[in-house]
Amino acid sequence: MNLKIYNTLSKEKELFKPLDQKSIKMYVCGPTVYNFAHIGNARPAVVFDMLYRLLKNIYPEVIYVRNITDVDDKINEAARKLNKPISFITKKYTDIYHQDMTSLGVLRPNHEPRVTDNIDQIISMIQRILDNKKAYINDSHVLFDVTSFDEYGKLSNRDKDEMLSGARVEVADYKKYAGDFVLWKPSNKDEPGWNSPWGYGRPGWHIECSSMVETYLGEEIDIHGGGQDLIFPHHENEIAQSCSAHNSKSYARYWVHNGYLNMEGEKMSKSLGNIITVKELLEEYDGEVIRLALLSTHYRKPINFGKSLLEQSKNILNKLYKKLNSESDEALVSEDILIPLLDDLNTPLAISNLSKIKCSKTLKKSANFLGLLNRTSEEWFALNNKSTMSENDIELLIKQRDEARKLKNFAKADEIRDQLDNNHVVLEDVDGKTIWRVKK
RNA sequence: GGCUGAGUGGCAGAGUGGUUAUGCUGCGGUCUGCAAAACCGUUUACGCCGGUUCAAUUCCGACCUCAGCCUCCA
Repeated sequence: MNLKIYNTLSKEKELFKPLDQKSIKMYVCGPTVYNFAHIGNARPAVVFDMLYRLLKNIYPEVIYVRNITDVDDKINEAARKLNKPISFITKKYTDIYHQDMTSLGVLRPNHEPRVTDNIDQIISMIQRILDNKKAYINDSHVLFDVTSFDEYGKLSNRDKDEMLSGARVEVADYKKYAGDFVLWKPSNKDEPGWNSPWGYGRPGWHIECSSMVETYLGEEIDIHGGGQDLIFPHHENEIAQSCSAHNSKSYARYWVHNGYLNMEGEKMSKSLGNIITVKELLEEYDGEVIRLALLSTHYRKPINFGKSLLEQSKNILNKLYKKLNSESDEALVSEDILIPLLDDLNTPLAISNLSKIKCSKTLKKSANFLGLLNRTSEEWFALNNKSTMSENDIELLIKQRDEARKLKNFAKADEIRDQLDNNHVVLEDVDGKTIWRVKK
């Protein structure tokens, strides 16, 4: 099986050739845990979960690392407001993140390193960059010297000088060159920090990913993923740091980036007040509905998220669940699912092909591969039971209706149907028997 | 201003140099006491303008619109 994947580095769809056929190394930028995950945070998690599942299906081993950023100025601010240590914030939101992702059918990566557990490795890497004369110390900061790295701008297709002409932000005076970025910055006594050769301080934004890739995967990896917004500066800087620390040319062979998520056609932002958290969505929609919604657009395209997409996704799942009648998992994933996925993760095509599958077993197995149809049909339709009636009451009314029907008292029968319908119970008369289902 | 990406029928969304995507919704039909489910049907779409071509939604060029990035946002 050949996987083709779009590589941001070459701007082309490429045949995926692993460094080692036996063990694939993938790293994805994870969350900064200072708040509830919003639906935009969920997109990369779901997209790369899909890639992880696919790779696991092809290769004997996949080592998937997704970091947790638990040192950050936004975390500091949140902790300060509550007058609690940062660990209070980060622990809480890490747990919530895990719960949310589990609800979306996202598998846990093999490693989820935290920045605070890897400070020594980060300091070591910064020291090596300094030793290689690719960084400098100024005003208690350690800064990466962008002019020392010829390849800078290759990933994001930017020219160093052009970038600066468009810069809108004032350049900090401790920078030799406006494009230089911080590897280590000083902390005040009341701020979180660690002792280092350059004084009490904390890591800059980009270095933690470089360090964790090195620690958990090695100097060169197969796939590095994240949102398109990370291409610049985050991933560009990661490449510069890692290659400078290792004196190497290659860091990640395939750069994979997911597109943006808009809410009802608008950018999701605090100022517009249209940020929706995963937790809020889960109160109204099942995790599978949200997962299907996220996978219904190709991962590189912008996704227009909103109520109509969710409702449509729910309808699709309802129809698919109605087709499920087998409990057995003894089937293979359909080629109609695998082939689109192998072509740059074409999940929309794979999803629409689900409806072509006639065999219930194959449908279940194939949908499970996409992280969908994880329940039985009965479980699915019993979920979110909005009915206030007990099963006994429902059965009793059905019995009364059947008697009325036998007597051709259809007015009475329809009255009972309406009564049940008002309580979200739908009746179906099949083969002389009446079955009921909760309306979804 | 620079860079990147996107623009397909009511909606979502594949794909293709000439032949049906598919799904969801709506509508019509078969079925049904009525429904539901299931099945069948549903006027045919590719931002605009040129060019290449026997033929372009698909290739090339310009343009328009939208979104994003341009130093710490997935």
